[in-house]
Amino acid sequence: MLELAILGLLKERPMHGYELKKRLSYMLGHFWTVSYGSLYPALKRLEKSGSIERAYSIKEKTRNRNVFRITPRGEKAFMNMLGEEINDTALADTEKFDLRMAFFQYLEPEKRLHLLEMRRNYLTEQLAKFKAYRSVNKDEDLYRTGLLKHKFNQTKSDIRWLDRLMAHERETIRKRDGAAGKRNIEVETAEGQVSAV
Amino acid sequence: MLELAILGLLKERPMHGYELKKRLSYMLGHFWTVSYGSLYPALKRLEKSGSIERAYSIKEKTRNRNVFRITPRGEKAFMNMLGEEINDTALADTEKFDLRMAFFQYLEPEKRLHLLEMRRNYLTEQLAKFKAYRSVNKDEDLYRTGLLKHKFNQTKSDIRWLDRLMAHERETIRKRDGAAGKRNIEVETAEGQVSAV
DNA sequence: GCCTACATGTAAATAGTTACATGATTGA
DNA sequence: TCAATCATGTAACTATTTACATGTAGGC
Repeated sequence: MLELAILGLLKERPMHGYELKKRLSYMLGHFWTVSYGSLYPALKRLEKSGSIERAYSIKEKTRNRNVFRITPRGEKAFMNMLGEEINDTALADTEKFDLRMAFFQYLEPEKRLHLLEMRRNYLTEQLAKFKAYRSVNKDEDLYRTGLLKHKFNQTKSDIRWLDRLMAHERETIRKRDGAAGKRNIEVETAEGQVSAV
Repeated sequence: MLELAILGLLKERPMHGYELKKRLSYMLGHFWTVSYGSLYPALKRLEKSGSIERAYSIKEKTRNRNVFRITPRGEKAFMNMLGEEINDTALADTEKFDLRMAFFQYLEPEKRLHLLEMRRNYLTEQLAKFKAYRSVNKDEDLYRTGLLKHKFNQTKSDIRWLDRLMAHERETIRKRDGAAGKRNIEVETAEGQVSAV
């Protein structure tokens, strides 16, 4: 989880540990934070595995910084983690899923759509379970009931949001394929039989 | 966290591990789940520390169950954990806070109000930080922006919900004190000077 | 008779946090 | 000059999951 976040941020530009921590807090802090005690060892691990490397190039090292940049190996590792076939835990864990979403720009529309659908299904199942539980168990304490109701509504809001995102992905795919089809026809008209791109 | 949940559930009635796990999943599963690998060792710890004890009384043990009940010592431990002076992590960690709320019935209105206020302040601060960040950093990726916006709105919805709960607690306190005041006056009229309850 | 759900547990791994330790740089 | 923030790191601890291991009871 942490390594995915680090690689994703270093993909944008080289940074040192302290800067990474700040950016993680500001950017993702609304759903996830890290401590130095976990950040620095992670950087060490990533360097050891060759996913990142030191980059002092830009007259750095005046201040006692260790600036890191992502390597081609790291780019691959990042894409693997990001596109990885998703399991139950990754779907159930909101923070994990959100972190993935924070780097959605790096995935193809199909992959994004697939992940969004999986998450939507998971949340819908949760709602169904909740409803089933509620219909059996009516005598629950008021605070607990209120809490679950609030969670229930937030989950419904999550699903509506996912629906909007999914519609957007479908539109992206439709447009792209429409344009490709059109291009093909034009090419065909001009040069005869040409296989699709 | 887990121990608080176990004690809170056993306060209602004795249960065995398997049953606890099911109830935890159904009741709190929408924001928190546990595995057996963490549940059973926790039960062992709680038994060892004298917070829970085996209760085979009701012709159990036909099936291979270990039914536990909470002890007076456990009740105390539970109340300590629940009412404990809250630190930053407990405020920031939504799951932790939600778990506390699931057992709000066992706290006095003042304590509930205090916890709700602390949480409200924390969330409000988060929103302010987010706004500050947004105003500086405009060039962010679309998916990330969308994600943070959604989180932002959910946090606002959380705050509105907390406000409703706080109003309810204030009303509870007002009613109670009003009634107490009235009672005192009546007592005074009938029997002369009597100190407040 | 066999499959599903019931029921308990352990060992190893995972993914962190907390507390500590140290020192440099900058601005008021 | 002194406080705040920048900057890096380690050791010990915490809380948990995953994978494994084992066996029982009830229903079809």
